[in-house]
Amino acid sequence: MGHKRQASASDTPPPEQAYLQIGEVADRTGVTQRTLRFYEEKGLLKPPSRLEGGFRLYSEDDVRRVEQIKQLQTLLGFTLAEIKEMVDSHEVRMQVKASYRKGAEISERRAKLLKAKEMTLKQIAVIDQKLAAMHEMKAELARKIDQYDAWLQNLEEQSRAGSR
Amino acid sequence: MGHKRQASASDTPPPEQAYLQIGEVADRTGVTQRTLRFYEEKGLLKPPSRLEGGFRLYSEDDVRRVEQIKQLQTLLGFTLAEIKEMVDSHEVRMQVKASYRKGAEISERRAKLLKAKEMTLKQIAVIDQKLAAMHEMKAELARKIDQYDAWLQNLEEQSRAGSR
DNA sequence: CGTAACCTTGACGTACACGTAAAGGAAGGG
DNA sequence: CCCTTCCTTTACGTGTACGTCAAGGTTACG
Repeated sequence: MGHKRQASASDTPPPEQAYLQIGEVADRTGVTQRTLRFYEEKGLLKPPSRLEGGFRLYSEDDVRRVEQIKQLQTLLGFTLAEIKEMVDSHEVRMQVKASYRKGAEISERRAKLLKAKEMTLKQIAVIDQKLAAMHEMKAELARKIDQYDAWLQNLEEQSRAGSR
Repeated sequence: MGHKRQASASDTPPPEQAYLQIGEVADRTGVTQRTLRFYEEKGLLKPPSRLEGGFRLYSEDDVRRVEQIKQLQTLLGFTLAEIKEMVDSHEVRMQVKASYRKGAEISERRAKLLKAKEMTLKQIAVIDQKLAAMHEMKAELARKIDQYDAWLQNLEEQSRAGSR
């Protein structure tokens, strides 16, 4: 049996920046390895670092990104293309952070930040819309439940009348 | 120009149970005619009544159904197969109503009603789950906004310091 | 009765989001 | 060193939800 994860068991435990191979990430996020490679292909995940053998090494940040992508998909119903847009504007954020003390022009950074903020505000607006619609739906369903209960009540009375 | 909708203009206005042709339904619901036929094929819409020529005649109930289907799709992310399940249990409701004074056994009607109620409760549970997740997401996005604002603030100060 | 607008049933095509082999290289235990 | 497990890329397949013709019938106005 070839254990390999948890690298070298009790050999190099101390710093070990908690890098994860694709299988681990798949297990932890619930998506398949194929999906992770697919997201990378589509530009939703930045190409991760690699082991010499060519094995992908993911960070905890990557894991969070995958989870965020799933949320945007299943909760808000965005397509991967739309999610890529958002992810890209998030990337901008990181770039801004990276070039923090570099010579990059301030106005450019400001513009990128403003765009990122705008995207986020849009997402919030979408959420608010969905929240409102879902509350309405819930109310309708609740009315339906009441209706069912009334009918069930009706049946009860009928059966009592029948057995009397 | 061949107007045809609004049947016979000012010829037969009074009772006319407001039956709609497929084009009207498409316009009012925002889905295409193809989609309506597709839903019918898939059992999401009951085969509507027909004009002698074979033209489909939809009721207002059908329109409401289409709208409900779209909601379940886009808001809650159900597949058409899942929606069919729900729709079927809704059909049960109508059957129950129809067989109200017919000889159908009471216990059977009760069972169907209970199943319909159960399905509706499940849908409510799904909504509650989604609502919670979406509130969390919104909170995260709000934190992101704060972060962006802080950075923007920072840039302001930097530029003021630079011009001083 | 022509003709324009609307409809009918096929049947094939498409975009999205992956699934599923196939063939082979790399890592580590025994 | 071998064998198992995990990974790699390449490539074709699949399910969902429709879109898009094509060929032709129906309805109503002029």
